[in-house]
Amino acid sequence: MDYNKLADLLYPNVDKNIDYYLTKYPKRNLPTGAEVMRLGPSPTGYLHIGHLYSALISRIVTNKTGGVFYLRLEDTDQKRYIKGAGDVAYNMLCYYGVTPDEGYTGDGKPQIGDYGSYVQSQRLEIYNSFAKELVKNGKAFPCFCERSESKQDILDRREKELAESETITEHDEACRNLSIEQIEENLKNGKPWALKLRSTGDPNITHDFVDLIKGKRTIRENGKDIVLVKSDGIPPYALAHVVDDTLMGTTIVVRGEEWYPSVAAHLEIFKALNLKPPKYAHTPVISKIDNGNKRKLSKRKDPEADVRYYIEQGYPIDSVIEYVLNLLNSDFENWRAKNPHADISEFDFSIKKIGSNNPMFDFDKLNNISKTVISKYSAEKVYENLLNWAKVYNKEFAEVLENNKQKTIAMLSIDRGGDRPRKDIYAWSMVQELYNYIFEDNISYTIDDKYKSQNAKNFLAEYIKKYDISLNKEEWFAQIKQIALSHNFADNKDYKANPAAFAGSIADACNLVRLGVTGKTTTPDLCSIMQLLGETTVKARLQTTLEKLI
RNA sequence: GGUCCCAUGGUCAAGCGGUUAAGACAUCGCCCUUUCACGGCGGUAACAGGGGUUCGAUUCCCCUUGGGACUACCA
Repeated sequence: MDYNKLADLLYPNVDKNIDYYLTKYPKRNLPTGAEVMRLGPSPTGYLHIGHLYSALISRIVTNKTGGVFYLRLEDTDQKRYIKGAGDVAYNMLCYYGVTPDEGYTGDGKPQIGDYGSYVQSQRLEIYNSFAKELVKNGKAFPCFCERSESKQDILDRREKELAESETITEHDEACRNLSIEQIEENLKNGKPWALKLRSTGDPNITHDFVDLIKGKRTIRENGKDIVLVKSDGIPPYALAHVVDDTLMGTTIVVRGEEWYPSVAAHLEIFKALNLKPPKYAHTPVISKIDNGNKRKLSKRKDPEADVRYYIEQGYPIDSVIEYVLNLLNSDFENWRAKNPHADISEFDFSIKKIGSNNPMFDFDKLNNISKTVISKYSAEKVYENLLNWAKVYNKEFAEVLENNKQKTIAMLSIDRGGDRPRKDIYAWSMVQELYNYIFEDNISYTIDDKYKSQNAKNFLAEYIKKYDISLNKEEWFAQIKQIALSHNFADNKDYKANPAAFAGSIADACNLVRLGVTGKTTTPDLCSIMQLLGETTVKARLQTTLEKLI
């Protein structure tokens, strides 16, 4: 077979050879040890938390080594393409502070960098050149088989075949050995074709392979004639990956573990083109428990897979980044404990320390981290972040916040600052309900039966009469205590020793007041809240409570 | 079905042949605070099972079991 003739037959209009591109995009001039890394999302929806996860790895490593982190849009599947998804990807990366140095920048803005285009659908000419090279070398052949199944078709067929025969038939490659005359004939008849790899690999032969996360592995050679260019003329991931990462000078490819099984195929393409493959780091996949089973976080089913979810909920950027970092390198939290105020960039991150288990997304942990992050903010900073969030996601509340700026900051100042700040907020969306007693006039709550005693009534009635907003914290305590004691409430220790003998403890008395004033059983310092609310409001609310006690 | 990956408490996880098997989150209790928290102290809770190798296995090997991924002209 005359492969040159075949190449010209298949690609009559491709005149540039791959050397043209190899010299057009020369090696980057970077310091020794600098890594070039990339994120290549396909614009088929929102940016997945897994993308943030691998982008963060790339951003940290390239920062550390003085390298380059770029964003490439892998839009080779027109069927799944969603307009604007690429813009979301770029904007989200920037929002989370994982800003690319180079590549696609979204929203019609010009791309940055000398290795573009960074949008795969704009690189078809380049792919064709590499495809033609492969044909010339006898490494690829056109396939005229009609087979375009949907995902569901494939699953159905597999299930059916498995049920019948316990094996799945591998499709034979009838087109592999077509004569040039047959090919010419097919072409003349306008039959659609895809370009396939003429695999020379033998799955019985294994090679050593080093993955930056998994370590040294043995992998089998690829034996499949995988598709290099689809019948629509666009290459699927495999060829695009090989071509782009070569031309763009990627040194480390960070990608999800789901790619690991196709490493052999990718390596075979590199070899067929006589190109040097990059280093690979296959990351674990973030999972969750669903009906008792562990599974990958799903774009469709799980709202928390979308990085915008955290923004909508009002998690600060730092919280999410710290949580992901914690997932990445488990010693991050030890470092954070020792360096509570240090910048994240000072953490000694290591790709090797990434675990190989698929971690489960843990909201408890995220919330805890977030509470700590927010507890370090000043009241003004909390207010500012809260307001910015509310302006987008809760306009009504934003108005309330703006009209009550001083009051809100005063509220947020309670128990804030100092060495042991309160940790009660993990996301901005919870604030309105958490502190509703300062934002709303009418608060609803139910009173526990233990407060419904004559003693409690008498206590509250007297307290309403005597409450004085000018009392400082000590005096305030002293007053509650004194009144409570006179109505058969007891010192906490005495009460504990003999609960049956008393109407309740001092703590109970305080909590009754707390409930009446705030409608909550847990709040920041009550004395401060009451001062903030003002004597009229406090007394009115307690009066309502008193009436409810009957 | 085939190929591959993974396996320490409820969750995230240290550990790399000899440990009372760290730590964090969650949970429970106590202390502090004459309130709520914060904080401090402590408790419950783990090496999936079976074979090897070894003086000795959580650690190395094999099998089983369990979970996951891939097996598309999707990425």
